Amino acid sequence: MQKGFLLTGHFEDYKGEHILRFFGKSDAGPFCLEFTGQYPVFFIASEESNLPNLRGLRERKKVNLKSMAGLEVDALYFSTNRDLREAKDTLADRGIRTYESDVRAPERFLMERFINGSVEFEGEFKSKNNVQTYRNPKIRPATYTPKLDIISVDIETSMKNDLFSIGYHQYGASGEFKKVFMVGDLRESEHIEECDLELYPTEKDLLMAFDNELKTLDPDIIIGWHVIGFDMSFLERKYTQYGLEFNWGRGKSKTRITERKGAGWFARLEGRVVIDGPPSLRSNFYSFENFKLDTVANALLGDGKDITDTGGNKVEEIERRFREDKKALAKYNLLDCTLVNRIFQKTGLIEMIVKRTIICGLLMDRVGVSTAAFDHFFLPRLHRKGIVANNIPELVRDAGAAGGFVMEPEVGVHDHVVVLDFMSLYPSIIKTFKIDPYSRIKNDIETGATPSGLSFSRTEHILPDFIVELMELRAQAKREKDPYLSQAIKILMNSFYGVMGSTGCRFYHADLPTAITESGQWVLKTAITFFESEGYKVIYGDTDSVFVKLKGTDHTQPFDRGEKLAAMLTEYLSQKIETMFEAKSELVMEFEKYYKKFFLPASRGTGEGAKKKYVGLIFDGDVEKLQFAGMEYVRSDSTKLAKTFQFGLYEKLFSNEEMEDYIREFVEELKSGAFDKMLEYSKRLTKAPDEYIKSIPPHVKAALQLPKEDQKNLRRISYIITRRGPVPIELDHSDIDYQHYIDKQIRPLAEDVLWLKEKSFDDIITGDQLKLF
DNA sequence: TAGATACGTTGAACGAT
DNA sequence: TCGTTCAACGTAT
Repeated sequence: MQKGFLLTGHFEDYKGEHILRFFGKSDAGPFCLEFTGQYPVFFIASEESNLPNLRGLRERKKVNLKSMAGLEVDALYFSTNRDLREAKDTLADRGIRTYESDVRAPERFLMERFINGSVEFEGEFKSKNNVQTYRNPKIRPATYTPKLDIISVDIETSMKNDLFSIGYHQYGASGEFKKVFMVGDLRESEHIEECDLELYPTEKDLLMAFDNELKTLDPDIIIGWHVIGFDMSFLERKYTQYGLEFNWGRGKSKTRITERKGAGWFARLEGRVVIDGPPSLRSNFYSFENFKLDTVANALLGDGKDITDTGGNKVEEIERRFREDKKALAKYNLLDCTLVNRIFQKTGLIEMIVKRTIICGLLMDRVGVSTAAFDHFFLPRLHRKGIVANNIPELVRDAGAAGGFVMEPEVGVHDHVVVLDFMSLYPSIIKTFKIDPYSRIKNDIETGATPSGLSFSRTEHILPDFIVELMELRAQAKREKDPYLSQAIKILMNSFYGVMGSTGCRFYHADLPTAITESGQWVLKTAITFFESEGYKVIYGDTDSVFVKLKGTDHTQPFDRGEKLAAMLTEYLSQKIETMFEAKSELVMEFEKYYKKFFLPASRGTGEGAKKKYVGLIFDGDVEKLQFAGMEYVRSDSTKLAKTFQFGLYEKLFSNEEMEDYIREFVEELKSGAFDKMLEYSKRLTKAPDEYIKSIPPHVKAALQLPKEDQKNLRRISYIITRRGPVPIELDHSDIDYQHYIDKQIRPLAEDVLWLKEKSFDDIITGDQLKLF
C-alpha cells in the first residue's frame, strides 16, 4: 500500500453524483483520492412519519442509533450535498429537527475512518496533470510524515494598480529554487548574483510565465506575509483582468479567495495549502510588538529588510528601483520571500501544523478550529456507543459558567516565595471526575459526583480515556525530543474545556464547563487550606497556582522545599478525593519557581489587593531576574517610558536602594526632553476609526486625524500626547504634554511602591521644585 | 471557517448639582 | 463641577 499525507479535502456534486476528493503528498509525489457512493447523510427522529417530498432522498434507513436525548433516529441518505442542504432547510421550515446535518462530508469521511492526515491507500490510478488520481481506492489510517515542498511568494506593485514583479523562493523535498519575474524591456535582461531575474514585456506575459513556473515547481504549501489578503487577491484581479484562469491548485477548480469579517482571509485550492505568516504565528501562540514582516524578522532572526522605512517612502523607493534599478528591486523582492521562509523554518510552523493535523485529525487549513477538532474524535466514538449528536445550536446561551478562583492577594513585599501549580488542571479534573458530554447523559449508570454536586457516569465516558492517551503520547514526545508534537498535544488538551463551554460546540451543556471550573475552584481552595493548616502563609493564587511563603530555614533550600510541598499536596488531595468522592485523583501539583523577593501591588482604584498583577525577583539557582505579570512593563499599550521607569523602580525596591532620587531625576530628565523617543503609545483598533460611536478614546482621536485612506484597514495606531491632545506619530507632535506623562505614566507606578515608604509622589516632586526657587 | 472566564486601568460620557 | 458608569483594551490563567 502507498503511504501518504492528506493536504486538502473537497466535495463536488457532479452530474447528480456526490464525489469526495482528497489531495495529498506521498513519496511518489502528489496524489488525489476520489470516492463515489459516499452519500451525504443526516438523521431525524424515527417518530417523524409525515415527511414532505425531499428531492434526492435515496434512502430512509432504520439504524440502531438514538439522539443524545434518547430518541430513536433514522438515517436519511441523499444523492448530493445540494440535496442534503435543501432537505435540511425544508425540514427546518416545517419544524422537523435534524441531527448532524451540519457535519461536512469530507470531514465525516475522515473521522469515521479514524484518519488523522496520514493514510495508506491502494488501487488503480491514472495520472492527471502530474497527479496520480485514484478512484475509490482502499484507504486506512497510517503513520507517515510527509516531505513537503514549500514556496514563499511575494509581489511588488506600484502605488496604483501596476504589477512590478513576482518573486518566489521554494525549499523542501525537491530542493531549493528562487526567481523573480519582473515587467521590463527584454533588451535589458539581466542577471543578479543569487537568483535569476527574468523580464517580461507585459503584466500578462509575466503572469503566464509565473503560472507556468508554479505548476512546474508544484509546491505543496504556499506561504507568505498577508499572502492571501494582499498578494493572491491582487493577482486574482490581474488574472481576471487579462482573461486568465486563476487556479493555483492541483485540480480543475478555480482558486477561491474570501474575506470573512473578523476571521480574516481564506484561500481554497485543491491540493495545496496556503499558510499566511501573521495569522498562523498568532494561532500558534507567538506574540510580537506587531506583525510587520520587518518586526517579526528582527525578533526571530535578528535580521530585517533592506527598505525599512514605513509609509510613503517605502513605496517611493520601490517605484524608484523599478524605474532605475531593477536588480535592486529584484533583490528586495527576493529578500522578503527568503525572510518569510526563514521565519517559517525558525519557528517550525509547518512541522507544527503537520503535527497538529496528526493529533487533532483536521487537515492543515483547519487545525485551529477547536470545535471541529472536538467533533473529529468525539463523534465517531459516540456513534459506536449508539448515539448521534445534535446540530450546532443556533444561539442559545443561559448564564455563563463561573471561571477560575482568584485569591485575594496579600499586598506588599514578601521574601522567599515558591509558586506551585497543577499540571494541566482542567484535563486532570476531566480525568478525575469523568466529565464529558456522554458521561453526563449516562449519569444514571455508576453515578459519581463532582465537588459541586454535578453527576456524571464514572464508567460510561469517552473524553477521559482520550486524555489519558494524549498524556501518554505527550510524555513519549518529550522523551523523544519532539517539541512540536508535544506542543500540538498540549494545545488540543487545553482546548477541551473551552470547547465544551462554547455554544459553537454541538455538545455544549452548561453543566460541562461548570463542573470543570467549580471542581477547579474546590481543588485550589483545598490546596490553600492545606498549606495554611501546615503553618504556611499563602499570599496569592489564581486558577491553578498558589504562591506560598517559605518559613523558618526553608529558604536555605527553596527548591527542595518547593518540591516537597507540591508532593505533600498531591498526596493529600489524592486521599481527600478518594474519601470524599470515591474517585482516583489525577491531580498533580508541581513546583514551578522560586522568588527571592516578591511584590503584590494594591489596586489603584480600591486600595485592596490587585489581582493578576505582581513583580518578583526570580532565582533559578543560577541567576536572579525581575519578572512582571500584569503590570505596565508587560503591557503593549504602555509607553517605553513607563516600562523603563517601572523596571528601574523595582530594581531599587528589591535591592533596598533609595528611590526618591531615582524618581525625581527621572521626572527631571523627562521634562528636559531626554526621553522624547519613549513617549509613544500604541493600541489596537478593533474597528474602523469612524465606527466608534459610544465613546471616542484617545487612540481613536489620534487615528481620526490621519488621512481617510490611511484609516482604512488600520489595525494599530501609535500616538503621542501633546498639549493639543493625542496626535498620531506620523503627524507633527513637537508640543509634548510632559505633565500628562508625569501624571499618567510615572506617578501611578511610583505610587504603587511609595506608600510602602510612607512617601508621596507630590512631596518628592515638590521638594524638587522648592530646590529650584 | 467562533475554545473559556476573571480582572485592572483609563478616559469618555452622562447625570446631578 | 463632580461623582458614577461604562466602553475599550490588554492581560492572567
